[in-house]
Amino acid sequence: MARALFQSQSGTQDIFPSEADRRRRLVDIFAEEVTKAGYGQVIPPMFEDVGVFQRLGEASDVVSKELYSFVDQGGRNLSLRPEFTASVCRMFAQHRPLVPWKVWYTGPSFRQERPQKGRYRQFDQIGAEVIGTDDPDVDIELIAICWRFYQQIGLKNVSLVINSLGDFEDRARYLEDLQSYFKANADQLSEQSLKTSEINPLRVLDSKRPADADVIAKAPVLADYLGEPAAMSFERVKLGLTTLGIPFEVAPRLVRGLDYYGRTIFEFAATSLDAAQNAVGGGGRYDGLVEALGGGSQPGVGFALGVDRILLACDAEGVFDAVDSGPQVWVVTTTQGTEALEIVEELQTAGFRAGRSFGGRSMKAQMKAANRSGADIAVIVGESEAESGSVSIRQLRTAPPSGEVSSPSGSASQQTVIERTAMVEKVRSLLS
RNA sequence: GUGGCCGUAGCUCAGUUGGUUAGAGCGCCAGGUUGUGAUCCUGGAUGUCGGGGGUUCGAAUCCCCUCGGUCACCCCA
Repeated sequence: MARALFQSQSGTQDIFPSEADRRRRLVDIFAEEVTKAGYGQVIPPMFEDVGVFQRLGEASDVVSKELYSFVDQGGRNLSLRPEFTASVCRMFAQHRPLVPWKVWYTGPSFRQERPQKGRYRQFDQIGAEVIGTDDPDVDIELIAICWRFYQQIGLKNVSLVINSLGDFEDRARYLEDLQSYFKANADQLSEQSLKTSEINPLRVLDSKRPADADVIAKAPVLADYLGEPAAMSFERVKLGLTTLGIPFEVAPRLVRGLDYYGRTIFEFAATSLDAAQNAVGGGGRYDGLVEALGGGSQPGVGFALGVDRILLACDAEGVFDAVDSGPQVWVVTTTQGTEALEIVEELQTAGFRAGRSFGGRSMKAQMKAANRSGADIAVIVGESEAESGSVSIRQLRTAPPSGEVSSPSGSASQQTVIERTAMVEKVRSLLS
């Protein structure tokens, strides 16, 4: 056998039919939820001017080292999107739709980092954004959509944590104190965190290094710096979640990777997955991003859920299994005529999933294929059926009686000969 | 991006201190049944041992590089 000349690129996946079906169902369920909530789908391009994504914050790893950038033949500096939010905001700034603009999306995003299970260089996300209102009820609505979606697919072990990053001025005051705190305790910080503290002190807070744990635990808390508007907004979010019966935990040290967030942020973790890659969704408010892209002063809020990780979590919980979408009927013919073409067409037109073999294989080989296909019924046309205008209908789900002799008589309990014109009705009744 | 572990047939894996032509189970194909799927029996095809280079009389086995996977970190979905 020949050897494959190429293989898929690191961190990309080849997805086969049953898994692809499952993904499509997942997206369908999500689409249903967001549509009920009045969100319209948008399909932005997969690449943008690199500047669109640089607005996410030069200090974030997503921008500084994980961007898939390239120069096209026209000399344009482009990047594959690392997420959708920036593209959606660019889209808003360019077209200025009426606010509040409520949209959802699905598709692949790209990040150049070392792959491992649940973390890929090309990965699928589903998400939603609302641009044009700072009403915290929208934050609640978005979280509720996520929550309902997880429930719809049967995921149980999902925990929600929330925090408020405050408004820009709040955060500026906090960052100043935090930075000087880290500076004062530099000797107790890991080298890496010390470096991070100079670029973006917020992110030191979610360092997983044990060495940092103590310093982080005693660090000033953002909640103490919230101004009146941010604090009220956050209170409203907590009230709303409680009202809707959505369990949550306030995590004072929760921060998010991208620099644009402010006020409410939230994260969903699948507790049945290993901690390193257990984030199955997250989002929050970004009140400066649209403006940074020239869209005017418009607040925004949104979330993204990771399709790959949600499916991994489903596997861990044994929920949302792949469903069988194989053929219901298999057509077997040994004539050299056009019966297979006609019968398959007739069955498919009548709404059945119908398959057949190709290549003029023996009846035995075709019956094996029928069995393997998972079909419930085989429709058989040999010479005698072809001459008499009939078909043999054979039920496949039961084992054939031992010693059954091949015979066109149809005497066996699970095989009968009927007029071809009665085939569709017979198949329908057998399948119901 | 940094570090650890791993890579033998379509799949799961065996292969002794380097030693003839690299194996098993499952799966696949064909026949036993020239018109019939489970099971059973018989036979068959797989592979540059991830790729490249080196050491050696001789490499799946040892060394280097590289590609891919996986785990941890960084970070995130």
